[in-house]
Amino acid sequence: MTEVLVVDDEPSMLRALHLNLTARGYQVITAEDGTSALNKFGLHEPAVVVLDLGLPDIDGLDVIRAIRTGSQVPILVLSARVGSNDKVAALDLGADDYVTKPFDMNELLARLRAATRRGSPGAGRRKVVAFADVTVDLDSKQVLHAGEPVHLTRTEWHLLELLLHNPEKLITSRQLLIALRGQPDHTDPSYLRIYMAQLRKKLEPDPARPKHLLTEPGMGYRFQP
Amino acid sequence: MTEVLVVDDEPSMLRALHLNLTARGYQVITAEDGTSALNKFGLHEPAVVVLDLGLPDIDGLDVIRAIRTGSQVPILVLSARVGSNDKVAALDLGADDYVTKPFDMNELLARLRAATRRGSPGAGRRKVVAFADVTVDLDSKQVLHAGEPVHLTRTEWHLLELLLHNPEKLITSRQLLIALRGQPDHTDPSYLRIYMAQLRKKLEPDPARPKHLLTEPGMGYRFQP
DNA sequence: GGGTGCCGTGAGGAAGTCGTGAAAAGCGCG
DNA sequence: CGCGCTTTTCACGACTTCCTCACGGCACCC
Repeated sequence: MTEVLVVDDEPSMLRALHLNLTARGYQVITAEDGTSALNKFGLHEPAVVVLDLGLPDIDGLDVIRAIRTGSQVPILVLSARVGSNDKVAALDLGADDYVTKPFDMNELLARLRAATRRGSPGAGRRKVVAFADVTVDLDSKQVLHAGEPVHLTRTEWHLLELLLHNPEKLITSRQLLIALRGQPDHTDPSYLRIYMAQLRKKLEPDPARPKHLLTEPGMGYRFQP
Repeated sequence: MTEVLVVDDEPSMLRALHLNLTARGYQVITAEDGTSALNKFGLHEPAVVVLDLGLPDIDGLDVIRAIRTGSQVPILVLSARVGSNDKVAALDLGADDYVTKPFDMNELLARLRAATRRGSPGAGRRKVVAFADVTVDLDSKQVLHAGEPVHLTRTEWHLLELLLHNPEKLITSRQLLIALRGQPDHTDPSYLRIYMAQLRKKLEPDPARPKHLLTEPGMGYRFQP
């Protein structure tokens, strides 16, 4: 759980950021002026700071200076000032990034990820899906069944990946065929069944009665975690 | 003296950046396409990369991927694309910053300083990887096998480095080829196999039955410590 | 009950991939 | 210019994977 300190004097902006950040799993601490920002920074030691420059009490640049005297925490500056002088000043004082308002929320979140990623290099992203006694590491492409590594062929992996990326969603045979072979039509309808059987044989405890790699008759397939 | 690799296909932009960067005391290496960019990156190991996304040969995002599989060097992306999708993609692939053209040169320089500032503190640590009776010093580029120093050619070393930087992770042949040669060259699929064979011959106790430099048929290769 | 789809499974040949030896093409250097 | 080292290409068995076909089972409908 990553703690992020958000400093902005506009309540609406604060709310919007709070909403989006908590939705992404961040733990959000808010402050509306420089004084409380520095206080809360000292108390919580957040992993990253999002800082608006236009604060009522202290100049935002001074806030950066104050934080940087005692910490290397990533600072992402948010500002309505578009002039390059402000940007240069903020960045040279130790800010890690500078985003001008109005901004795209997705971009801000991406920049936030980039900033935090640098702070904790060991905690790289790792997408792991687990169900029953199977563990699938989508990043390193490794599959463990009952603790033993399982070898999947390219097509088997491709198919499993598609299913795992859309848990509980039904994927039509047509979609799967397009993804696997690029040909939507005129293919042997048993093609998919062979690979589903392979996957079930390798991953399901009882391949005859699958509980996670499900068939939707007449429609397609579905992965149930 | 900080080395910076500047990649852009427009000669005028390249000139402008070269001028401003050398004036600030940087040592500038330039490249006009993805292939030579990756080549020069491997040769010079710059302290920071300025990368335009719109390259003639390879997609800029693939260049980021290739660099990131083997290095944590700061990457500052330069692009004419203003959509947030491109920004998010580039940043999540490992880029450190994203600047849209046209840009203010002073701001770019400030962002460059911010990016290099972060990169420097971690540069001192010594990374050594050991497995079986092999010891690899990633800093001094020395390899010891059963206590005896082993000589690796540039390509062999590059390949080993890529694998060792991503332990247990599967790296696709495509990724490796882009990193080694700059192109996902499909003309000669045996290229990689020769170098894997060389590495195994030099490092594996039993080259015929590799236990650390593993092949994932149809997918790529994996380093198992 | 028989017909009709659709699904699961086994088998086997075609096609592709891997590892290896060997040889041509570059490349740096004296 | 020749020499050694490296990179790159080619060729060939051994092996794996892909894909098609054929057959049996189950559910549903007429």
